[in-house]
Amino acid sequence: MSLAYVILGLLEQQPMTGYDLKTSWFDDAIAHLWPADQAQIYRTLDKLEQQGWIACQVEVQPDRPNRKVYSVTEGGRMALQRWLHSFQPLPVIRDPLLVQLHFAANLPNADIVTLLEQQQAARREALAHCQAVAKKLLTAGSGSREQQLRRYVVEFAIQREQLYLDWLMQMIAELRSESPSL
Amino acid sequence: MSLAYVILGLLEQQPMTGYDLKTSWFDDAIAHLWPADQAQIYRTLDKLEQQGWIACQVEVQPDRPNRKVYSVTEGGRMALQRWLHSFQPLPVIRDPLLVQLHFAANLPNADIVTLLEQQQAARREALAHCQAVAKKLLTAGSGSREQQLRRYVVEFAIQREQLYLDWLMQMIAELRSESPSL
DNA sequence: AAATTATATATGATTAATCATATATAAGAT
DNA sequence: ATCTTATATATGATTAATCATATATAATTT
Repeated sequence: MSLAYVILGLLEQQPMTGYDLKTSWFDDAIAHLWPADQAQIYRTLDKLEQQGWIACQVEVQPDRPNRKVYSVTEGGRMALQRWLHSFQPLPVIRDPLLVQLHFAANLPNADIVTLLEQQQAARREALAHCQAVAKKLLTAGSGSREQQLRRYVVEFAIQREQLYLDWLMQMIAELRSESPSL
Repeated sequence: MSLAYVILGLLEQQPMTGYDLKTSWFDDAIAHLWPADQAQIYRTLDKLEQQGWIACQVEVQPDRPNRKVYSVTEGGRMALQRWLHSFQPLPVIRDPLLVQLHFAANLPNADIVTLLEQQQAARREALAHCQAVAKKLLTAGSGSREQQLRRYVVEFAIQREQLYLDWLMQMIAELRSESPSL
């Protein structure tokens, strides 16, 4: 489960609570890499603690629920290093739009174009999000190795969205140019 | 669940058994679109039958387990058409390699390059598979609308793999050109 | 005054996908 | 002679992810 390692990586930079992880990382700078739900974050923190890879220090708060600040243990650091050296299988991409197109032969072109334009809109948003993350990484300055690697990663995410958008545009043009009776 | 619609789409072309679906489609011409496990196929067939979207005709076989040949019902056909017109959310891509790179700052370049080369090998295989599917689509001839749409889809899958490979190559070159002490 | 947002953690339920294994037999390969 | 492959379906178990909801209070917005 890579989520566990994302969390280890984030906690290694700075000890944090589940709430912090969610609101300041998974909702934002990490969302393009590994989106995660609040429930899953807390459950993964539990598992990591049970494994001894993170430890928690409770900060008592009078009014609010206590903050459980987690930090990576020595065992956790080792586990993360091991994982960072291990081969990871290619993610499988299951894209419903591609399935729709594969079976779309008896839809009129106009209907297919509608589908494509809806995806286009969604993809533009996704691209914008990636670009926002990239921009933050650039303005954050410091050409550190860390930053550099992260830039490559976001840059790839941007290229991936761009490729999708290019392809959508081309298909739309193609379908529009065909006899509209189709 | 899109798998249900993939199955509807395949059965609409030709009534088939779960076994046929697996061996002649999901293992091959559909694998790049929506890989599916045998267990999941049979369970989805059960669900589709309960919903009344497919119906099964049992062909009794003396030696082997009986063949349950499924075909799409009128209700199923309508459900598929509805789905083919519905907006589908963008698939989320969770790519462990990108996570590794994001947190790889304290690995030596050589180690990162090793990771990248392993992915390169796996991606080359994935590309080869897509190309094989594309080739079959082309040699199958007949510039039918159906074929044309499927070609666009595989073509995109190929471009996606190609983009990944290009990016990997570039990163490898970049990391190799840096001071090897890193 | 009432509703929402922010802070913080937790659990129950469900879905989609994967892995393993079971049953049963015939044909083909080592 | 034994092992594997092909044909065919079925079920149990587990994982990863998502959705909903619960608790509790303060501050802010409408």
